[in-house]
Amino acid sequence: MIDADLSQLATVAHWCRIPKGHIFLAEGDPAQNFFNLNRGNAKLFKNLPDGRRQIVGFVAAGDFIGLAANNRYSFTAEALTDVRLCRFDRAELRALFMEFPILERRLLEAASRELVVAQAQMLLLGRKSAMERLATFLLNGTTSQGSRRNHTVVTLPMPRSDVADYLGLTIETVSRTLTTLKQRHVIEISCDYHISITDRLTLTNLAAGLS
Amino acid sequence: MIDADLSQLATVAHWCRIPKGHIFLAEGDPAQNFFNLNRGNAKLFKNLPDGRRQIVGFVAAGDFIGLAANNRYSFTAEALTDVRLCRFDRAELRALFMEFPILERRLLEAASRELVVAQAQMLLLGRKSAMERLATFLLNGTTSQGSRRNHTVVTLPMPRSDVADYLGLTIETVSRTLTTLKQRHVIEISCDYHISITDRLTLTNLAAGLS
DNA sequence: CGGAGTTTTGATCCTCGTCAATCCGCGTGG
DNA sequence: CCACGCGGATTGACGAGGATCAAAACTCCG
Repeated sequence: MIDADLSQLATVAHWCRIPKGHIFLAEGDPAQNFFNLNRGNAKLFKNLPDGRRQIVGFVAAGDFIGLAANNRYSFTAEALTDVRLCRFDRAELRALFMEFPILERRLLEAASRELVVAQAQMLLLGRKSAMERLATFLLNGTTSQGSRRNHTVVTLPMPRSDVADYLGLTIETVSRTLTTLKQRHVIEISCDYHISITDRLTLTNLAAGLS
Repeated sequence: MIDADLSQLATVAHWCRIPKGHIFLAEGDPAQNFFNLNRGNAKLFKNLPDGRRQIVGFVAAGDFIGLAANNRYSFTAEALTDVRLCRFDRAELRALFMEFPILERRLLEAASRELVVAQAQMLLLGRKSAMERLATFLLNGTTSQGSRRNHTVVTLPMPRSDVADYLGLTIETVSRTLTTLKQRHVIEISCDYHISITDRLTLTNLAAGLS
C-alpha cells in the first residue's frame, strides 16, 4: 500500500508489530480485522484435524490479509520474520470504501491476482511431480528482471518444512529433490536459505514437465 | 446476477449461447471479455504441455468468469451443458464500475468467496488422500439445507474424468474409491451421474481425515 | 565448544498411477 | 427386435513415486 492515494488510510489504521513466529490471525476465528502487511513476511495456512498442514500462500510487504468475505477467517497467519502491519476493523470496511473508493478497486485487483496465483498452485498441487513443484517454486522466487541471467540467487524466508507444506510434499522429498538438482548442476546451495540457479533453462523445462 | 440492482447491466451486455462441450474462453488468450453465466454449468481448467489437466473450478448460474486482472486468461472455460451467458467488454469495465458501483462490490465479494474455495481446494490437493478428496467433493455437492438428512442425492453435471481432473486423481482411482464407498454402504449409485449419500456421518468423518 | 534444531541421507512401505481387459449403457442400423 | 459399436465406467495386475520411520550430519548461536 505504498501509494499516495491511500496514504490517508494510515490515519484510520492501527499499527502493530508481530514478532517472528507469532500467529496474528487464526482459522475459524471471527473475522474482525483486516490487515495490510507493511514489512516482513508471513505464511497463511490451513490445518487438518490430525495436524497435516497446507500453506495456501506467502505474503510480503504491500499485501492485504483477511480479504475473505466470510464471517470467519479461512486460514491462519503466522509471521515468518518480525512483521509490521496496519490493522483495520472489518466492520468499518464499507465506510472506508465510501471514503476511499480507490481502496475497493485495489482490493479487487489484489483478489484477482491472488486468484490467478491460487489457480496456478492448484495445477501444481494436483498434477505436478515433486521435481516439477520444486522447479516451479524456485522460478517463482526469482524476479522477472533477472530472468535472463543465469546464476540468479533465490532467498527463501522460510525453512524446508514450510516449503514442503506449501508444495504439498514432505521435508524429506524437498531435501532429496534439491540434492538431485544440485547433482545435476541446476542449482547451488550456499547456506540453507540461499539457493542460486545455475541452469535456468533446465529448471524452466523441469517446471513445465518437459524433461 | 439475479439482482434488481444490476438488472440494467443487461442493457450493455451481449447475450450468448454456448453449446455443450464448446470452449468459450482459452488460457493464454487476450482477456477481452468478462462473463456472467446465466444458465447451465461450465468447467475452468489449466493444462500442462504434456496434456495433464487440472480443473480449477466449476461455475453455475450467477457466477462471474474472467475476473482475473491480467491481460490474458489464466484458464480455459468449457461448457458442461448448454450454457447461456452475458458478455461484457473488459475495456468497458472501469466505465461500468462508475455507472454501477454495486457491480464492483459484487465482484469483490465474488472474488473473496472464490479465494476461500480455492484455499480449501489447495488443502485438498496438497494434503488429502483419495478417499478424503472424494468424501469432501461429495459433501460439497450437497446443499446445506439437506445436511441433516441422510440419503441426500448428489447430481454430478460432469463425467468421472472431470471429477478426477478436479480432485487431482485418475478416473480409475475415482472409480475405485466410489466402489469402496458403495461397499461400505456410505453411498449408493443409481446411474453414473446420481449418487445418494446414505451415511452422511461417516462421509463427514472421511472428509476430515478422521477415520 | 556445545547443543538444539534443521537438514540430509538411507531403508522400507504403501498409496495411487499406469497399462490392459472387461463391462455397461445407449443409440444406430440392419 | 436384436446385433453392433462407441464412449464412459469398472475392475485387475503391477510398478513407481513419494511417504514414513530412523539415523546421521550439518548450521546456527550462544
